[in-house]
Amino acid sequence: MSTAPAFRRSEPDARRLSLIEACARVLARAGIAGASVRTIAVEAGVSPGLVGHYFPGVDALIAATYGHTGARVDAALEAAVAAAGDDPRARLEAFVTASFTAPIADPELLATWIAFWSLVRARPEIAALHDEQYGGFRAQLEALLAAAGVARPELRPRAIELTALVDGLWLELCLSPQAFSADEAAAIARAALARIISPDRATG
Amino acid sequence: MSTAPAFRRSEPDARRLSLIEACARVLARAGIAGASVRTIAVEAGVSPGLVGHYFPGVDALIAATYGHTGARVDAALEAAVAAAGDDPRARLEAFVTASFTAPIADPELLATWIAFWSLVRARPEIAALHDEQYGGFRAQLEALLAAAGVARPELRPRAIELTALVDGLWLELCLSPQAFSADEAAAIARAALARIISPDRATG
DNA sequence: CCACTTGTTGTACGACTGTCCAACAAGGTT
DNA sequence: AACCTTGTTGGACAGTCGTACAACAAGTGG
Repeated sequence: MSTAPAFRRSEPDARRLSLIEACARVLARAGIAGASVRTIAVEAGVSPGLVGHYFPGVDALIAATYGHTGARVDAALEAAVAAAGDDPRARLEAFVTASFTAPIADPELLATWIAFWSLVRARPEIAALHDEQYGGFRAQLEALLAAAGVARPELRPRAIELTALVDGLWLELCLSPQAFSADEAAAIARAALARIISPDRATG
Repeated sequence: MSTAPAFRRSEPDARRLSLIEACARVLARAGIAGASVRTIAVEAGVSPGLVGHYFPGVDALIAATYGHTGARVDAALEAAVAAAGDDPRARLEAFVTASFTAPIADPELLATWIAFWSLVRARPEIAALHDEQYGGFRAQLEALLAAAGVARPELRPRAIELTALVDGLWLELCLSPQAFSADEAAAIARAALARIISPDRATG
């Protein structure tokens, strides 16, 4: 009678990814306060010591989780834009309203995101990740706005505006779901976009 | 030779306030992770045990700090509006741009605010405080928009929009100061406001 | 079947956490 | 001057934190 293996070995990359995903789940559930090495290890079904084997410290794991989560959000936005077809206006609306449907409109994702925000000031590497993430948002928005015929000097301020508006709506939608609905948030974003794209034919 | 007193007694309200202000400073400096009973006590120049004497637990102290900080922000906004005079448009602009000047445009205040956000999901009392705070923002904005002649059915969505826009701009301005300037943020908020108030005379 | 690499475990360590409470003393009253 | 209320201290307590590391074992090449 041979005993079952006490553990399975994994490909380093696969184990790394499973630790990152476990970290994301813990951040979503309990925020930064609950993201301890032991909690994350239990979530990943792994011994606490293994975290130190793949990451220099818990901060590095959290930074890696930011990168991974940011990439997932980027992918969701890109998919929404791609599904909208070729019309520049439709693509813009898709980008600007995607944050109010799954998988982005999720209080747990916001909890993860807030944890990252809370680290921006203290950890330079997280700050760099943040700058890159939001710079990417604005750059993508500038490209979509340009395709929709927005004048060159307007590109930058309008991209900043829409990024901030969507971020603010997403934040409040997830924090106070009863204050307004996801549909309301999407309608507000669309209305703001309409006012930006066609200033002389503004509509509610 | 008489020794100096080892400590001074304070009025309960004064000591309570000094603990709240120390808590706010710690949250600003180190975020929620650094807000321990001992750290706050040292910041207030007081023994650790005293915190438990004034608050049932550290959570209650943080909640009280949210209330106090929120009231300070409200006061700053109110002062900005009052200083703008009687013109409805000027009052709206003052409200909408006040977040990009001192004392609101402050990375340390944002750090405190992020700490509160991180507690909204877990602590119902913090969630209630948050709903009240942001409900107040929107109600004040609705009143200012109504005074500026915005149509009744537009009041709610435009108040939600402007609150979200200002919040998003403030967030990003404090997290990535090099991405855009406070003046730029104010100009963006003013332009959005202009598009809302006079949809047919939109300006950059 | 043995040897070797290395992913994995479990624990020990010092520092920190929140809560609690007996003892102390400051400041006012009698 | 003796007394009393109560703000305040400082440490005990059990628990958790991040890190480090020796020992173990899974899987592979021989």
